[in-house]
Amino acid sequence: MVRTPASSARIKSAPARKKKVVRWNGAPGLKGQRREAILRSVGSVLRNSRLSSLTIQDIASELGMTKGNLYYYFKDKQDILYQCHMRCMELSLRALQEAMANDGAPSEKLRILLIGHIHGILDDGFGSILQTDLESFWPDQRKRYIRKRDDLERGVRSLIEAGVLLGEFECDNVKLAGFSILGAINWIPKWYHPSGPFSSDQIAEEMTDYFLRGLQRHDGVARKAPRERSSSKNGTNNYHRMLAT
Amino acid sequence: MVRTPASSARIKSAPARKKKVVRWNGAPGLKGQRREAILRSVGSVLRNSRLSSLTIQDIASELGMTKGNLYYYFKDKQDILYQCHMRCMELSLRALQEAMANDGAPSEKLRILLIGHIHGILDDGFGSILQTDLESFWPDQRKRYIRKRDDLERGVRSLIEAGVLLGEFECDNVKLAGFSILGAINWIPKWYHPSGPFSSDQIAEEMTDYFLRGLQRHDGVARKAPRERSSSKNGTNNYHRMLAT
DNA sequence: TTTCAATTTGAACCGGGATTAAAAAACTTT
DNA sequence: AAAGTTTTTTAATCCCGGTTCAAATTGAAA
Repeated sequence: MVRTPASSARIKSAPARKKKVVRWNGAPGLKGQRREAILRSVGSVLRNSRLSSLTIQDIASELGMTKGNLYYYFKDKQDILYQCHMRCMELSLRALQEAMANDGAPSEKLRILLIGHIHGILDDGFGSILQTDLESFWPDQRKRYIRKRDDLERGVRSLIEAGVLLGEFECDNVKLAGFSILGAINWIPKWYHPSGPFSSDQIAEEMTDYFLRGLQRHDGVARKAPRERSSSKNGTNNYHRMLAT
Repeated sequence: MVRTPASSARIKSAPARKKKVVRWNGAPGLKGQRREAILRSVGSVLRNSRLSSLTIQDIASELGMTKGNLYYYFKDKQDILYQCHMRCMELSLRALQEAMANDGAPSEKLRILLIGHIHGILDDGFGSILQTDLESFWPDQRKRYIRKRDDLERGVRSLIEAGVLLGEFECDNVKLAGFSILGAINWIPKWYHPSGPFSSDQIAEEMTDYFLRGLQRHDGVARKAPRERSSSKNGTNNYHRMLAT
């Protein structure tokens, strides 16, 4: 685990809470805020040092706190990982809602969903968490997570199907297409690095373009314009290294 | 780790080798064969019990041998994982060679490559190994592996580029398209199960179809018939129209 | 049968990392 | 300032899983 001396945002000690404030034992409130901060920092640790060998110690020292102190905020390690998974998934589900709210063609909705999904994964640093297994989750944790994940998958598939029904898309196997798209996205954190050649914007836009292109019906009818990119942040012509092999 | 009582092929003890036989300290030979058998069994363990928490003990008991005995054949655990990675990658590189040997259009070559790649990952059980990190590798192991992996990635990209130059493909960002395709494939072992609804054949064929469809030029010109498999490796005669970009 | 090398066993070793619990510190309230 | 609660530290503890090693076993050759 790479020690990043400057990156740690060293959280101030949480003052003892005021009494009298109505609060269920949950998210907001001082302790809850602290929890969120810790989770964010896990994202941060994962960001600039990819790996599955993430130790409690790493998280603690990123925050300038002690190993044991983490156990005041979380039951155990898998709880932390689980929360990260959920945060990440909720970002994606928000993108799904946003997509569904839009009144455009299925392709437009799907575009919104996928771009939001990718940004959620890359920009909040929780992306790398996707590599970890669900094995270690408690049954009800896994169940809760799976449910949300299935919502997302179903959302993608239903948009593809809608496009097929409207004649906008053409797709032999909706389920496999969905797996392809989501798998490709889940894999991004394996190679993405913030200081790498691709911005998360570019990745989101261009990969989504590719995914959608594979769905468009290919009889030449009703093809949409190549669609205007927002700010021409396309990475210049990338014809570096083209060995004909 | 799921104990699979019947699945273990319990290897016979390797008899002491005959002397006088010329042999470098490497692959074939009795010890070498034993090594291969062990690696195959790792694949088998991974197959019917997905996870990253693969222990030496698991591997040993799958083979009906002892923990310690494994260290007679391999230096350490990461060596075993490394070898699995290499076996898996070599299958894919074989698909690359096969693809390059074929004299068809880039799309046909790419199809051969991707289908072979997917089969290599799913059918030999090494696929799940892809989820593990390369972190734990020794530097030269990592270097050797990365080199091969880069060969594969370059192979994919060069085929896409060739298709673009020949006017068969159209692709905004070759590198991101390549990442999309390979990422989607690497992710398959996360959801694939041999007894699931999809055969590896079906996955290979239909996902590859989808990947290629996203690359076909979409101006309605020179579109190929919905694709006839195998024979008719046309495409060798359209050398006009070299779109730049 | 004896001998020697190859193989296997089984127990012990060992370190690292998660987890816990008790005490200390910090902060609030009265 | 005293009391009480929340937060943090510190120092064990615990346990798992990789690794080592000497001894036992096996098999081949002489």
